[in-house]
Amino acid sequence: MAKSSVSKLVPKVPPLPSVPGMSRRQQFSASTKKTLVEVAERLFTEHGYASTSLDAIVAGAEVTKGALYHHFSGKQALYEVVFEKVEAATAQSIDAAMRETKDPWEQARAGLRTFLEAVQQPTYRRIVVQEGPAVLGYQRYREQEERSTFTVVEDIVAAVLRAGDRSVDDEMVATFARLFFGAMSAAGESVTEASDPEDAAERIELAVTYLLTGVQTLAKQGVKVEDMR
Amino acid sequence: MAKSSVSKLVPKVPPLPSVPGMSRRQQFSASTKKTLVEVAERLFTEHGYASTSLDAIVAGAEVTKGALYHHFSGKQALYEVVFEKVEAATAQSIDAAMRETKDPWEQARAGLRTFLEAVQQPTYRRIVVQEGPAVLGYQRYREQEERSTFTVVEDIVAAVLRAGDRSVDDEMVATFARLFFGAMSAAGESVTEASDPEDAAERIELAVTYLLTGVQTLAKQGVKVEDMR
DNA sequence: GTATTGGACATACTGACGGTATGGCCAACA
DNA sequence: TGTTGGCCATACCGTCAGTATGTCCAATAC
Repeated sequence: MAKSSVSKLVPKVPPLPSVPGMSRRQQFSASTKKTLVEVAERLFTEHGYASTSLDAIVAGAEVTKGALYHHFSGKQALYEVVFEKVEAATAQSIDAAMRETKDPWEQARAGLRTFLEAVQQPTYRRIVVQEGPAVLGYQRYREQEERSTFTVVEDIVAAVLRAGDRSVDDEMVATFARLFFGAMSAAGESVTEASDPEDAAERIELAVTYLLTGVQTLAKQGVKVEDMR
Repeated sequence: MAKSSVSKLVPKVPPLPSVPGMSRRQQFSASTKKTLVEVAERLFTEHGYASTSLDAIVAGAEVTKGALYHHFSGKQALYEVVFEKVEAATAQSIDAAMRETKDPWEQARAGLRTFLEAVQQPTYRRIVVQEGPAVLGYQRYREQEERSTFTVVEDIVAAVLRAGDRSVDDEMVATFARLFFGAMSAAGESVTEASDPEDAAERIELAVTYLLTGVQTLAKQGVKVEDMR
């Protein structure tokens, strides 16, 4: 025994796109950390948090637990990094889709449509929607959400709402945003699980459009949210 | 050692409300099973699924793991029983609240209000909303949901929708129900986590009423869901 | 009344896994 | 050239879900 790691010094990717401002040593370190996150993202998505062992992750990344615990404080911390990465990517894609048009209503439609697509991605579904609250705890889940995807949704909702009723305050916007965000998350699950996903997605859009049209109609009639009291 | 359980035969509750049609032996068995479920419900709610050990549960129920594994096939199976119990109780309370009035719109308001209250209960939040999807897996989670709470919500949504537009089919009703269900779940979390829960709950009701009023207005104008295409 | 059976547990153990302690190696800097 | 500290490997520990096995006694049979 004790001769397992013979060729330890042979780098897996000899060239390594030499990032300026970083020493070779730092680049190798960053590489293993990145690999760890990528492997973890894949395994967490495929098998879930509880059924993914750290041994499997480090094996996939071709390192040992020593490396993992050097970069992360534990399993949950690693999950959190993966979570942030997935969330950030989703938020960015929504943001990009919205920038393609100027009209607020078109932006809203584009944003919601992209969100509906994103929420169907296996990675986002599993890591953020399905297991996020349980693994991170609802507190941290909310904090993370608030820094990315939710904020984007909130902006959309704010634009739509205030287009018809300028009197709604931030709290009320946040409330509507919460409702929509929850509805969209559930919708994503629903679509993915449906026997005919495309058809399901179409129905969701139809339903959302109907609700939005209702809001629009009220706005045209000058009905404010506060009038509901 | 080996003299720990001396007074094993002394029943904890000597009388035991003697259920007819059950032998004493069966009654004791049912009692331990019930206790196990109750203790599990409490601990799962307080500490979550992962942080609740079977040892803690059996200790709380004053039995051993042998008893637990005699009645349940494992930790997850026990969780599922607890899950069903909580869901059933919630569905029943909503149902009861709705039966107090005849008017469809009033029924809807009563049902939604009760659901909003239920979704704030620590037990329902933790066991069903927060950890349910992760522990049971989304498939089983949906199956359970569909047999109780979701069905009730679906009935409410169906009544409201069809009051204005009789042409909507069952699939469309289910779609709207999914959206509402997701929105209400998120709302519950939001309310519970808010610094001023009562104020938050009021805002939620305001927002929902606004959306419903929009739907109502469209209905009055004869606008169908299908017109959105 | 006695024998037999099986349901309802208790006890002891195993394997897997998250986390920790310790040490080695070499790039970077002095 | 020596030294240091970042980066990582190895070995080990505690906890916990799940299993194997045995015990006891109520219920049924005879």
